[in-house]
Amino acid sequence: MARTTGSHSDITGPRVRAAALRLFARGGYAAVSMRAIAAEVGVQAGALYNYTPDKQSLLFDLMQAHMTDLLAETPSDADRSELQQLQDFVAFHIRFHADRPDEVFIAYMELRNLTEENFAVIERLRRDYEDRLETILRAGVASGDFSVADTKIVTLAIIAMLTGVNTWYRAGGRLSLDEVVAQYWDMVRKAVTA
Amino acid sequence: MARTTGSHSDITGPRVRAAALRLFARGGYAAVSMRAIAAEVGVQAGALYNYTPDKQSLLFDLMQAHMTDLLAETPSDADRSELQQLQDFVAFHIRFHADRPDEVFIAYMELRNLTEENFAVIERLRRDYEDRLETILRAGVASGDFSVADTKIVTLAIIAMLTGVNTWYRAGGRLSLDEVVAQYWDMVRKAVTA
DNA sequence: TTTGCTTTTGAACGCTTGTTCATTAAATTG
DNA sequence: CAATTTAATGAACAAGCGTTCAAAAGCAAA
Repeated sequence: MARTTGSHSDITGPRVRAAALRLFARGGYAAVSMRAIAAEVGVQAGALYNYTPDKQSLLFDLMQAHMTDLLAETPSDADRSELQQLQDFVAFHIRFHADRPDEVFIAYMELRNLTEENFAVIERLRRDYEDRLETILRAGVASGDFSVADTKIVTLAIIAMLTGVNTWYRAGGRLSLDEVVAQYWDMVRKAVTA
Repeated sequence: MARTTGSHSDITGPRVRAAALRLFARGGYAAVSMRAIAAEVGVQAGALYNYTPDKQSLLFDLMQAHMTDLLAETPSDADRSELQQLQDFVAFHIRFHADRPDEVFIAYMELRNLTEENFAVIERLRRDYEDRLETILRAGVASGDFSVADTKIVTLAIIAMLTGVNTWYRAGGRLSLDEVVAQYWDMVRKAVTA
C-alpha cells in the first residue's frame, strides 16, 4: 500500500523539519537516524526524501533558519542611548533563546556536523550577530557610557553568559523570565560601566 | 600475525584514551567509530577491548577523570577574603580549562551520550563544582562584600561566561592568558559588587 | 470513469557499526 | 632453550546506516 490517507505534501514537510529539530536536539545529529525521524512523522524513511535532498540539508536548513530569524529580529534603534540599546539586546537575547531551546541547542552543538561550506555560512551569520553587540559596545565606549578594555572579549563574554540561561531556565520554574532578564541586565550593566 | 613488536600494554592503554579524547572532541562521540580510534592508535579495533569494556566506558572514564581533576584542583582557602577567593576561582577556572580544551569540550557536549547512570555521576560532580563557587558568593553576600540578588543565577552566569573563553582563546593569539584572566576578573568583580 | 499527477511504500543497495573470539606472535619466566 | 603469559590480529556476527527506486495508492481534473 502507499499514501495511507489524503494529500499530505504541505503538511508532511513541516512535520519532517519539526521531528528532525526535536530529535537532533534530544539525541544529537549523528545519533539520530533518518528512520527515527520518519517514525516520529509516521512515515517510511524513503518518504523523507520528498522534503530534503539528504540528512545534512535537514540540519543545515534548521540552523540557517534559526540564525536568519535571530538576525532579523535583533533590535537596533540608533535613536536610543547605548545603555538602552544594550539593555534591549540583553532582554531580546534571553527571550528569543528561551523561546527556542531546541534550535539554540542545535545551533551550538551541531556545528561540527556541518560540511565545510555549510559551516562557513552559519559561522558568518554567528559573527554577524556578535557584531551587532560589539557595535553597541564600541559606540558606548566612544560616548563614555561604557568602560570596557576590550570590546571583543566583552562581546563574547556577554553572549556566553546570556546563552547559558538556556541550560537551566524552564518556564514555570522558580524565576519568571522577567526576573531572569532583570538579574542578567543588572550584571551586564555593572560589568560594562565604571 | 599478532603483536607486531614489543610488549605494549602499559603504553597502549594511555594511547587509547588519548586517541578517544582527541577524536571525540573533534568529531563527537556518536560520529567516531572504534575502528577510527584504533587506527589513530595504530592497532586493530579488537585490541581496544583489552583496555575498555566498551565505547561508552571510554567516554565516561574521560569525563569522570576530568571532573575529578577539576574538583581536586579547585582552590579553596577559607583564610582569604571572599573577594580574593572569587578572584582565585576565576583565575583557576580560566587557566584549568584553557589547558584542557578537548576534555572541556567533551564534558559539555557529550553529556547526552552518557547512559542514565553515568550521566547522574557526572552531573553530580558538575553540581559539586558549581557549589564551590556559590559557597564563595553566599559568604561574600553575608559579609557584605558582594551585592547579588540571587547567588544561584550569578553562579551559573559566571561559570557560563568563564567557560565561554574556551570557544575562542588560543595560545599565542592576540591576548595572553594573563590578560584574559585580568579582563574577566574585572567583569566578574564589577558584576558582583555594588 | 478514466487519465494523470503526487505522495508513500517497501524492498533493496553497499557500507559501516560495536563487539566477540579463535588464532598467532612476541615477551617473560623458569 | 622451553613453557607460559600477554597482547594483538583479522575474520566474523547481526544490526543498523543513508539513500534509491519501481510499484502502488490516493487525489484531482476531464
